[in-house]
Amino acid sequence: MSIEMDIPVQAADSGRDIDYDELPNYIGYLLRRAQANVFREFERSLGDIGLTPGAFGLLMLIRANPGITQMELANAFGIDKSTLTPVLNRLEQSALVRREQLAHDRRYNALFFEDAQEAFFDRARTRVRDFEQSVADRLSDDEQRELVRLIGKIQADA
Amino acid sequence: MSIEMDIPVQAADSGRDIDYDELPNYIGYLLRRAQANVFREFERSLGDIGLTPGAFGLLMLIRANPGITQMELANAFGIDKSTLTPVLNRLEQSALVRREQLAHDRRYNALFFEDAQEAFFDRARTRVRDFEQSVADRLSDDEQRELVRLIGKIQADA
DNA sequence: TATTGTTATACTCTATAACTATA
DNA sequence: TATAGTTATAGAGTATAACAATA
Repeated sequence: MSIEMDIPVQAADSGRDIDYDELPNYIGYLLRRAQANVFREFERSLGDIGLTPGAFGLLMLIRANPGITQMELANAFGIDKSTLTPVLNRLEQSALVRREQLAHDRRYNALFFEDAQEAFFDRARTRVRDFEQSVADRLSDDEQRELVRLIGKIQADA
Repeated sequence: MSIEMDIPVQAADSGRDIDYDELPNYIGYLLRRAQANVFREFERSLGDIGLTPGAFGLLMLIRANPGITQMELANAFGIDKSTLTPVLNRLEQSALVRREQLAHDRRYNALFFEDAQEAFFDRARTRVRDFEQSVADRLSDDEQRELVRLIGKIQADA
């Protein structure tokens, strides 16, 4: 089982033939390379909107779930609550999101997407969709569904 | 198109139904989640050998390509030369790898796996293989091949 | 006591730019 | 001038542990 490796970017290769040993068969290695490449592309084509892939995803979740708390959001996104705090600080500073302490239990922050940013969000989402489309276009519809299914299947159950 | 999300680990969910909007359709999001999960599992089951997934991969490449230079290795692994330096420092401190300045062009470091560590490497590789197998076992052989093919296909050409 | 969220801290991974040495 | 490798620096992303506020 062998795959085509993508071409390095740093410098012209001197032409040495690299022996990749078992590495190309390792799922972890494949995922790291694929994720790094896709994120690099995302930043190259969307860097000017000022949102990282993670920040955009969080923003989308907050917008789709008005009043979601920080713990709920962290759990839904698969990160620790302490990882979430600084990202929310940035989103709040950019006036994209606001925190509202719940009156009936003031331990909780309810999170809201700022309606005034709807136009901005819409532009950003269009750009993200275009980007995703450009990636998805490398696969047929069937292949896209299959990839999503297979990636879902390798996730550990716990 | 919908997928099963994996269960959050942090705390029992209060049961709120999260609206994931378009997120589960985004390849970038899927790859991040999958990679984070697989790496977490790697560290949980292999943390005691003292090698991160990246460090193990580099070690495997050095061992398979005795005398490879740092630029060649960085290119082959898809990282910058400046990212490579500290990892090599750690591998050298652990006596797993040594640098040898080339006599005929002293700008280059040739990298060598330390033969004395063959037993250690063998144990580590067995553990990694077992781990990879446990992940791969979630898919049939056909599915494994298909996943590798599809991930390869979505990599940008440059 | 238990939970939410913040803070302090640390570590990995990543890169760019400036630097050293070598050619 | 150009290249290999190191260093300085920065930033994202991640986590654990301790903490304050609240319940």
